[in-house]
Amino acid sequence: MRKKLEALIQQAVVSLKKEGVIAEDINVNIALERTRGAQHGDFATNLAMMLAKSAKMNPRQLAEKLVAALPQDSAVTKVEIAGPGFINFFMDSSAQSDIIKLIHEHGADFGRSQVGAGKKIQVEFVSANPTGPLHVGHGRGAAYGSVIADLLEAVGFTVHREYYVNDAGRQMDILATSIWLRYLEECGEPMRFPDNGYRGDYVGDIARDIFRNAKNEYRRPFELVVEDIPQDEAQGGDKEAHIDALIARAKILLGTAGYRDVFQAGLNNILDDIKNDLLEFGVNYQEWFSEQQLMDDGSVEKALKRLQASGHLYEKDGATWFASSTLGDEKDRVVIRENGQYTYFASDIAYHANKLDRGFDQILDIWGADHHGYIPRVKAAIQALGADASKLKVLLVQFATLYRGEEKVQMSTRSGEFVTLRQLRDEVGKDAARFFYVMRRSEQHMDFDLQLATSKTSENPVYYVQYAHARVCSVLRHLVEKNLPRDIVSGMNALALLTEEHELALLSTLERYPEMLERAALTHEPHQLILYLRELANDFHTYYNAHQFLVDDAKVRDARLNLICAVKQVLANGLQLLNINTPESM
RNA sequence: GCGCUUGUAGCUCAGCUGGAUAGAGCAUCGGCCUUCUAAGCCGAGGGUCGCAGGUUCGAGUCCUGCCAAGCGUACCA
Repeated sequence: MRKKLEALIQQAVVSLKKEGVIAEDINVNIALERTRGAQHGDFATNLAMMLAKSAKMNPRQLAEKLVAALPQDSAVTKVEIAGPGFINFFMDSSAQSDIIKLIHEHGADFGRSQVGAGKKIQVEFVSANPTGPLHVGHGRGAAYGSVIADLLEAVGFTVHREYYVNDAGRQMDILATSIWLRYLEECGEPMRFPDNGYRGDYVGDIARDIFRNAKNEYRRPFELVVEDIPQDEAQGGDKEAHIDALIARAKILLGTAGYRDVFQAGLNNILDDIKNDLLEFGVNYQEWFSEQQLMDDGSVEKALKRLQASGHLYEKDGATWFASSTLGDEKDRVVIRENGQYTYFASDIAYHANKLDRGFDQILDIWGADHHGYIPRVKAAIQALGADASKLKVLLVQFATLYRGEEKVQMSTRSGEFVTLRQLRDEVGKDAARFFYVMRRSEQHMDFDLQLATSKTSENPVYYVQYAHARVCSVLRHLVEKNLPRDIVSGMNALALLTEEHELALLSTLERYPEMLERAALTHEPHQLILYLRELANDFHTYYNAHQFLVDDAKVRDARLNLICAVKQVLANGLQLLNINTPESM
């Protein structure tokens, strides 16, 4: 209906251009918006005000000319000029009720479109280091990313969901060493745990696992472990130097194979846990991409060679630098350290080179907002690799500040004091957790009150939407119980009987679904979908309270049933995109 | 210091490419269950849209300055 109206206005503009009222060369961008209140009709455009200046007319005069030039159409019942020069359109309600037929026809596909035209888009999200279980901060990125991906797919993009596994690097070594030390403890070795080690219970769990399978195979005397090792922080030394020395010692004492065993046990265990966690949270991936793989197959080296060849690398102070400052970054960045090791950024360059090589039309990275300073250098890398910086879009998800009632919850992965995603799911359930996370704009700082979210009973807004769906199902059950017949076709022929205010409001909300979906997807704003569903549910609940559906008049009854079934369908379609259940009863 | 993000009702947040009287939930107060589930509905109160300028027919929205909060500013990941 919107598109139809836009076309009509376009025709009016063209004819005014021919008459010379509007200059030929003016680019007319028709802004047609839905009105907020019924007194302004169904649609309104500010076109006359936009063009008034260039046409050298006052807006109301121009509006009159536009209206006069507008072709007749049966769907438009009235056109009004209002306020400073708005043109308001009143649409025929029988034309509006056609949306019910459309929804019935398309079913689960209603709202889906092809604006993405099959373009390949990669969405990388969560990508938390496999050094421990996911916590509630990762949950927001997981929910947000998976809904973005599903939305993009719904509007016609070919979506590749990916998790970048940081299975190389120092943090993983710290984890492996932490596990080994806990293992020594399990063996009965007297042991001092480093200040900078991973302290979570899961570290001990993995250590016990290893001990159960391998017994004392990896046991070494603790005196040898700490022999000539620099002092830890609590002992008056430097914790970083201490842990690095422990890592080096672990590699020596265990040998390459032994160290790899412990390392792999930790990685596999935690990665399996993360995969399982996300699966249960309704998050699916097409690919788990290993950083170590990039190291092993020479991709990092190759990527740096490409930068070298295009003249973006230089040596200074014994390190190799990427001249990112020539491409918009604040300063240049080290890619190979003085000690010959690649920086994290080096493998990230390789990773993005790999993404580019795979031929995605668009690359979407979803990061925690604390990484925002990283964007310019990655964009610089993209350009240095010969691609357009706009190929990459980075979406930031603000970290949620956790509260338990009034009290702020402090979190630190290292100390092991954090609320895990799994704990949250156990407490509030998948549906409420997903709904809560996606409800807010992602770049908005969010106060996440666990007490509120875990209160199963009341104000979880997800129930409100689900309840609307369940209520429709309940009405349909009653229909059967009362042995009332239902004739869908007859109902479709009687849609003109839907003239109540609440019914018209529902029709207009239903009609908005496809354009809302498109916008939510293209602007990467899943909260728009949530807002919409709450509105639709509200319209329905209001209608439910005001009118009986199972009335004696069969035609009215069938028409109303078709309407509420359309509501049920759209609620289901929306909830499905959010990967939230659609209960038939509550 | 510089950069990014944010500042809207008591609280948590919406506000579509600048548009008509700034909205919702929660909380508070007052109504509605012999009718298809009251996890619902109806109503009331509550706002200098951080502050000050500017742009224009028109600014919560755009520009500038200031204030405040969070994050970032590594040869860590």
